[in-house]
Amino acid sequence: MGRHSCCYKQKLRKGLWSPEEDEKLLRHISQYGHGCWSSVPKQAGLQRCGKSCRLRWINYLRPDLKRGAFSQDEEDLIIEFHAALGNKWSQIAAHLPGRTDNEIKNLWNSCLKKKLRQRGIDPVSHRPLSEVENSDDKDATSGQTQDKVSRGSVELLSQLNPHFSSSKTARSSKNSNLMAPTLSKDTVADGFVSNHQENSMMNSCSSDFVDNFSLQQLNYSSSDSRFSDLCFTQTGRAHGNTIFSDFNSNVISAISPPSSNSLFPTASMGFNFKPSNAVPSANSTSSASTGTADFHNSGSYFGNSLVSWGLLADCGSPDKEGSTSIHPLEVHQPGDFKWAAEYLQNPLFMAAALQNQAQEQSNLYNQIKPETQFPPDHSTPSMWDHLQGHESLDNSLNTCGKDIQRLTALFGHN
DNA sequence: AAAGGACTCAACCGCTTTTAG
DNA sequence: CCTAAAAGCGGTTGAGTCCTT
Repeated sequence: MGRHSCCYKQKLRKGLWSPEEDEKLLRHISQYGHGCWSSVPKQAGLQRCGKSCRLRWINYLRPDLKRGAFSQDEEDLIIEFHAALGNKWSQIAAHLPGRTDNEIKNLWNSCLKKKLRQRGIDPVSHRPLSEVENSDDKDATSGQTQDKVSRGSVELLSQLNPHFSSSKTARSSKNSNLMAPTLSKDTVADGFVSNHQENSMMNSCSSDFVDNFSLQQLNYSSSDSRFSDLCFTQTGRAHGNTIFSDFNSNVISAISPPSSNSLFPTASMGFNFKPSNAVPSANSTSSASTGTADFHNSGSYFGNSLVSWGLLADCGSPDKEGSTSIHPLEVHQPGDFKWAAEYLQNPLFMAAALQNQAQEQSNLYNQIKPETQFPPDHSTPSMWDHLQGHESLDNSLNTCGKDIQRLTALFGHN
């Protein structure tokens, strides 16, 4: 491991973090937020570069991190998301609350790749190894090793939407050749979102379904960051054009029992990534300080129309009397929205909102589900099940509670 | 018990993208 | 619009641990 150039200049520490350093960083960020990372080490009294501090915070100190081994459920999700997104670790991590991109990347490289290979699946293309080997032979003769999945998907998306171009899939030339499933979520979103409106094939799915379903999913999604930016559209087998079924059926059959339900095999997924769901207002911070949770309407785009969806818990600082404090850390600095916004992702803050609306939504969900043509068998966990159950949320809450305890032990009560 | 290979995970590097001035 | 700084990301590495022989 080398040293950052800035570390050379300033003779900064590198390598593993000591508990003292952790405490300094944690204390500093909990008090002031990180603000500009490059100034954090100086302000916190650390002999580290800002980049190192940021990484330490993101990968280790963040209180909303889930620790411990990945569940089978999480592993399946990672595989599914990897099939759709490729090595977009941060994007995959965004859908696994409490997990970091680094953690997921390590798991993939050390474990999941191997598991897939053992099951005869190529971890790069998510196709049967025999098929990949054959295609490699053919490609070798033509001097090309282009990924069939992404190519096929891109072609299909191009058919559906003339605006869709494979050139949009590669974030950088460096990655484009290395990362086989180059179908980025953005491209998928582009293709699906516009097609939802433009393509008559897509219109075969009832507008009622789209409106109701998306609304329900989005309401759920706000409580589960994995789905916070997903919209679902129903294309799939009814049209014989399931974007992901080609490779995911292989993956899922290998990883999960035959009855397993995947999001992909029957329903294509339109990603709709709206960067930030909500930025807390100064007002919201003050209202949260009374110990209540405010809910602000935010919105998510479905197609080109803004779909209003509520349930964004707006949680700020704990109250000064310490009565109903649910926020482990205080937002001291007005305008440090970034800091506060990060904490809005914390499942803990979503819990109250979720509980309030869970019953209502599950009723609505039950009304909608039969129309969706999703497999009726939910005996095995899948992404779909996450929309119904909140086990992972509960886990996150447990983890969160432990983190709070940890922080409380560190700093005592305010 | 010791050696060494395999594995895991935290952290760094270098690059791209985003943001601010 | 341009540029520099900051942030973010994916790939890689090295140290520690575990497992096998």
